[in-house]
Amino acid sequence: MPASPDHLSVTLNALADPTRRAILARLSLGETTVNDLAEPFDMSLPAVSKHLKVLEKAGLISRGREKQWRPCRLEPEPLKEVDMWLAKYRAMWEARLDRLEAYLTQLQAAADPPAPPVVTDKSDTQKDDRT
Amino acid sequence: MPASPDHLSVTLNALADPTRRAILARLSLGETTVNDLAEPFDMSLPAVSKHLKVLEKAGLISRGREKQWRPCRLEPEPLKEVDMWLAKYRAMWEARLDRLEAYLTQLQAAADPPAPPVVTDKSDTQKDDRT
DNA sequence: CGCGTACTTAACCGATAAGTTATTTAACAT
DNA sequence: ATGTTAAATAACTTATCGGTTAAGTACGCG
Repeated sequence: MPASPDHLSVTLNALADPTRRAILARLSLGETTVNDLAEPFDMSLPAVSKHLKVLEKAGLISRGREKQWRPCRLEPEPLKEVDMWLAKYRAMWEARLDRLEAYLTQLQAAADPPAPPVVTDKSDTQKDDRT
Repeated sequence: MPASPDHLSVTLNALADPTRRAILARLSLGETTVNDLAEPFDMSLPAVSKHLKVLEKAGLISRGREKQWRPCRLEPEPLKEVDMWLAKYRAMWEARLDRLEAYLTQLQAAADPPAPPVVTDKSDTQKDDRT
């Protein structure tokens, strides 16, 4: 027993493949069949079937039963989990962008000779965060 | 040549491992050394070094040089990419939650004929507004 | 210099992943 | 019954992953 990995890892792993993300993108337009999903890809049907199984195990899709077709449907729940994980870091890339913006503003000010010396407030652009 | 995979796949793959996510979480508290990063894990130093290389190739960390140490720093840019990809689906899970809420409300109303529906809103904890 | 510390690289190994072709199951149509 | 279409499963190949131990590199110091 390989000690079942956490759900988030399973989800991220499922998403870490362009084919599978393309499948999800296609499914975001609506339910469809396996053959229909497979059509745009340059690979065999069983290969697509395997990708679908990976997505299904991650809970990213579900499969119904209608006549001889097994329509796939997008299940966005796990994406929400990913988003919640990401949220913990969102402030960071935003902060970094803010710093970049401040830096650019400062450059702009420096390149503008007659203006008053806009105090280059370094305490606001350099936040060395060591606890 | 395995035809270099897209950056988003590389990033998601790097994130699809609990050890690597733990390393990022640690780095979100501040820069630190490899030995320090490795300390909490029950694996050899080279194993951690490999994980760091995966994270570095995804652009999720950068490494400096200070004396004999190679401090690692979190680089949140790629996380922003993930967020941007996720954004395309955000409306979906929110819509689905809305439907669930409506369904629950309806159940509540049906089960409770005379009283006003005392909505037990468990799903009101998300206030997510990025573009 | 030589030695220790910090870390990386090399070589290897078992497990898993991603693809293939061939076979099988399931549901319908004739 | 037989055949057809839709899809899954089996069996196999090859490559990558995640870990190991052992050796190598880079730096600081006495």
